[in-house]
Amino acid sequence: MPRRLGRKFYRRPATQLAPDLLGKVLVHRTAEGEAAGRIVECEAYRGPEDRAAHSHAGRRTARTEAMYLDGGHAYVFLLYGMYWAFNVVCAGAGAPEAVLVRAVDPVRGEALMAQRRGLPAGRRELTNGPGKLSEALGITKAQYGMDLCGDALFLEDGPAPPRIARSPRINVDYAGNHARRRWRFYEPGNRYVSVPPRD
DNA sequence: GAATAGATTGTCT
DNA sequence: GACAATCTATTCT
Repeated sequence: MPRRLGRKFYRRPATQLAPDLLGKVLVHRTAEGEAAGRIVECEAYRGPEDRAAHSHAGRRTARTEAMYLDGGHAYVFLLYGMYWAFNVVCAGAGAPEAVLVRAVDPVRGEALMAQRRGLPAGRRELTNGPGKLSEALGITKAQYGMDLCGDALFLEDGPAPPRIARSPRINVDYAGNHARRRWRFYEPGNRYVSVPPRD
């Protein structure tokens, strides 16, 4: 049985945790069954000094509150009015850092994912983007602030990728200098990575 | 394969 | 009232 990751794993800065999340398996158990996928792409969002982060300048509102939780919680937010994005909150309580999971590679429950997405199994489009993987795994606002050290939503240890690549983050051009920081990490060559390697 | 437009709503100015 | 850490269908080549 793979090891379930504990609190300590998450209590690190986002830029340090993000590359380590690659290869780990995100598991969501619901009444419908279990769905799980290996993380192959993610992005680090740092605290107050990161212009691209929702917690920029220490902003603390009902929406961003979960970013201030202790490491190992879920930060879920609505994107473009219709998609949910899942983040792993990291660092310690009061430090608003998180890692956005951008793509996973299905390992268990692919049939359930396909059903939720309304697509045939085996398609890249099942989980190759933040909104897509959230839908496939059944993640919505109901999982907002959920403890990742619980029994419903958690991470398992998994095989580390052979190689890790990094690039600037996606769609944060508004963030000035910080838009250029290479805080996106991915497994090169994996077919579920949302934007093919360039950089 | 690449480029484009349209969908749709919570949150903040 | 503007805009967002996006996705899909459509229209090209």
